This record gives sequence, structure tokens and C-alpha cells, in this order.
Amino acid sequence: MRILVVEDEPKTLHAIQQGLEENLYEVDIAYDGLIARQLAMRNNYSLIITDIIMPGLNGFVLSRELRESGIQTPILMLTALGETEDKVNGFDSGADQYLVKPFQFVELLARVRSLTKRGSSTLMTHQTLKFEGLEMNLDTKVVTRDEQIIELTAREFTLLEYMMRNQGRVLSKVQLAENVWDIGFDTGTNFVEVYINYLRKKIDKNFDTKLIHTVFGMGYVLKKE
Amino acid sequence: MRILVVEDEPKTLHAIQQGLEENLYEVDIAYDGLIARQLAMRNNYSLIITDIIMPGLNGFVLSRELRESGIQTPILMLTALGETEDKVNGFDSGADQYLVKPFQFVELLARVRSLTKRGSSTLMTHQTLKFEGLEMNLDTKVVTRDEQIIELTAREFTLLEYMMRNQGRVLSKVQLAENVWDIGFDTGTNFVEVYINYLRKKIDKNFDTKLIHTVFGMGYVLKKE
DNA sequence: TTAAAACTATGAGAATTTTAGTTGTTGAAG
DNA sequence: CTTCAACAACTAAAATTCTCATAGTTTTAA
Repeated sequence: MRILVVEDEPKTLHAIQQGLEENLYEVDIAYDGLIARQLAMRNNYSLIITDIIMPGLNGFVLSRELRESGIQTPILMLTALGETEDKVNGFDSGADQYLVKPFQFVELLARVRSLTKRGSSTLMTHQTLKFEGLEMNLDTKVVTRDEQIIELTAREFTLLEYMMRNQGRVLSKVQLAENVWDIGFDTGTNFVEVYINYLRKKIDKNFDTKLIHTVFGMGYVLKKE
Repeated sequence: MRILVVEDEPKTLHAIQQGLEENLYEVDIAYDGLIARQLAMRNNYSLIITDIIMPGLNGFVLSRELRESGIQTPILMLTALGETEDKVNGFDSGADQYLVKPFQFVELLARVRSLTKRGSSTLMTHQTLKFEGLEMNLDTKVVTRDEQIIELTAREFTLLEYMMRNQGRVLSKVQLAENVWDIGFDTGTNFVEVYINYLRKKIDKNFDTKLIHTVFGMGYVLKKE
């Protein structure tokens, strides 16, 4: 099982290399996209792991060029939260999966295992949550409403994700605090309200139909109308 | 099993009351320290849960007065991070346990169970980590070095706690990132170094013997000299 | 011994998260 | 139909967390 890792930052590169080798994968490395392309064309890798931002040839271009050359090797893209424009480009560049930094190494390993299992590469596709034009891509962490990209912070994302997973259900503030903040208790402050407010500004403000609703004395719901 | 809960903030009070009643405790409530004292003197509670900051009679004074009246009922103090001066007063006021807000309700329940088990009230005493004049009280979250109080943020506290639990061992940056930040990976930034720097400023700067040491190329250790 | 490379320290600042206070709403009781 | 109290929205500011750029240090190797 041979894997190509492409990354310009030496520390990160060697951390991945070492981690993978400890798990008995054969690892080739490349410091930039150009060398990566050469290697990928020449050898038959089971998987390519590549950063997006790199000198020479970035991850997207690399991915597209390989696909155009008929190379079907699964590609796992590493990205950092907030590289939004890049992410959008990536949607149709042929990359199989994304992993948003920072992440746990075990998470990377899980992805690697899944992607190197023949045929499963299409099985574990983009995991997204959808509701009334609102879309959350859990892989790339990109949120859109009616195709429009919405930038959320980590906390906002977690809150929205929880509401999406419980759409239609009224969620009390205590419930939200427990599940989004891991706080099982009244802190005396109104942080849930504040964050609902933040979300509304980003998700409902510029749209006609509001999705976040207040149920007086009960909590909040994500629902149509 | 009868419990007295003392708290001036109605929401918090009722949240605790409800939670405890759901777990089949009988709950009496008081909105301030004066009423609490009356109730505590009159009835024989298995446990008293009290906030520290309250109108009339604060938690510390309440605790002390009850002890002086010969009432041995275990007392669980609720406190918020950063109420430092108050905390110091509390050390010898006879309170059995502290719980720092925000907390999980299950945590409160666990404490309640432990405190209402007869005899165990002294078993589960102040849990502290100590090393060379440095002391961390895990209950009150108060850190001192040579009796001097040191204010740490949540992250700094977690980092120091991890180093205390592994005193003498060299901890790599990856290891620290994993255990303190739950990040299993190189993010390309030097946040560990930055936080080590923060800790040093607070813990070592004003003292002769330094406790945090750099092991070049390996990581950091907490040790004498 | 010196220069380069790798690694670490530090200051400043941006972004996010959290707190606090004020204003606005809602629903229930009189 | 008012009035009040509880609840929620909003705003601003404080605190914390994290990033980035630069300067300094240690090791390695020529």
C-alpha cells in the first residue's frame, strides 16, 4: 500500500510520513506540486494526500491535472478553516475527500483506511446536512444558503450543526449549552442568546424566509416559517 | 434525602432544584443566605448547596456560621472562575467541596452522591496537584506558587495541569497539542510555544528557580532546575 | 570556528468567544 | 386594556485564544 504525501511544510510532512509509516504504509513524499505530479504520473499510488496551498502547483490544480491525465488515484485534501475561495474551487476538482486542520491523527488514519479500501472511495462521499436551501458540508466546513457562501466561526458551526441535526425540534438553552458548549449548566450569562443572534445575522438576515425561530420560554427551533 | 439549595439567581436555582428532584432528592430552596441559615438551623439536611455571591449573607459566612453552631452538614460551594479573593477566604470556612461554574449537571450529581454518602465527605477532600511550591487546587481552580496566587486562563490551567501530572517527563509539542488542545496535528502555527511562554511569565518569571524547561528539539519538562 | 539550518522565544495584533448592560417583547394577571 | 414581570434581542466591550512575523538561540556540519 503506497501513499504519496504532498506538503511544503517540512514538519507537517514528516509528521504525516512518520505516522503513516508507523501504521505500515509505504510513504513517498513531495515538497511541491510539480514534483508530486511527476511522481504521481510515474508510480501507481493507492492514495495521494495533499495540502492545498503550496508553491508551484497548488492542490486543486494538481488534482485536476491528474484527473485529466486519467489518473484515478483517490486524493485527500488537507485544508485550513477559512480558506473559503479555495474550497469552492475544490468542489469539482476531483478530490475525493477533505480534512480540515487541525485534526486528530486517528481521523486521518480513518480516512486513509476508508479511501484505500477499493471501491469505497465513492461510498464515503461528501457528508452534508441540508435543510431548505441551507447546506452544511461537514468535510470542508463550508456552509451555503441558496448557493451563497456563509462564513461561520467554529462555535457558530457547531451550533448550527446541532440545530440542523435536530431540525423541527425545539431546543432549550440548557440543551444547546450541553451539546454545543459541553456546559451542563447555567453560567449566569446569556451566551446562547448571543450566538443565536450571531447565527441569525449570518443565516436569516439577508433572506426572506427565516429558519431560526424563538419559542418563548422554551428555546429555539430550526424550521421553515 | 433532603437537600437545601441556596442561590439568588432564580434560573440557576430552579435548574438545580428541578435536576435534583428528577433524581429523587427532596429539595428545599432559599434565595439568600439569611433564609438559608434559618432553614439549615431548623431542619436536618443531608447536604447544602450554596452559591458564594449572594445578598445578605454570602456563602462563606453562611458556612462558617453554621459550623460555629455545630452543624456538620456537608456543604458544596458553587463558584465562578476568577472569584479569586473569595476563594481564598473559603479555604478554611469549613466547606466540603467546590464546584466551579460552568459545569456539567452530571458532575454536580456525582458530587451530591459522594457527599451524601455518610462518612465519605472527608474521603473526597480537596484534590490538589503539588510540585516544588507550586499548587493547583483542581476543585477551586486556584493556583499558587509559594502561597502567592497566580491567575490562569482555562487553557493555561489545562496545560499546566497536564505538565503537573507528567512532572519530570519531557513532553513533545505534539503530545501537548493532543492532550491539552485535542488537536492531533501540526497546524502550522506555534501555539504551544506561545502558551508555554504565557505560563512561564506567570509561573517562573518572578521566581528564582524555574520550573518549566525547554529540551531542544524534544519538547518541554516541568522539573526543578 | 564559523555559517547555515533547525528550532524556540516573544511581541503585537486579529479573530473569536464570552460577559454585561440596556432596550425591546411577550404573555399573564388584574 | 393596562401593567408588570419574565424573557429575549441587541450592543458594546472585555477577555481569551490563536496567528503571524521577527528576533534570538542551539545544533550540526563543513
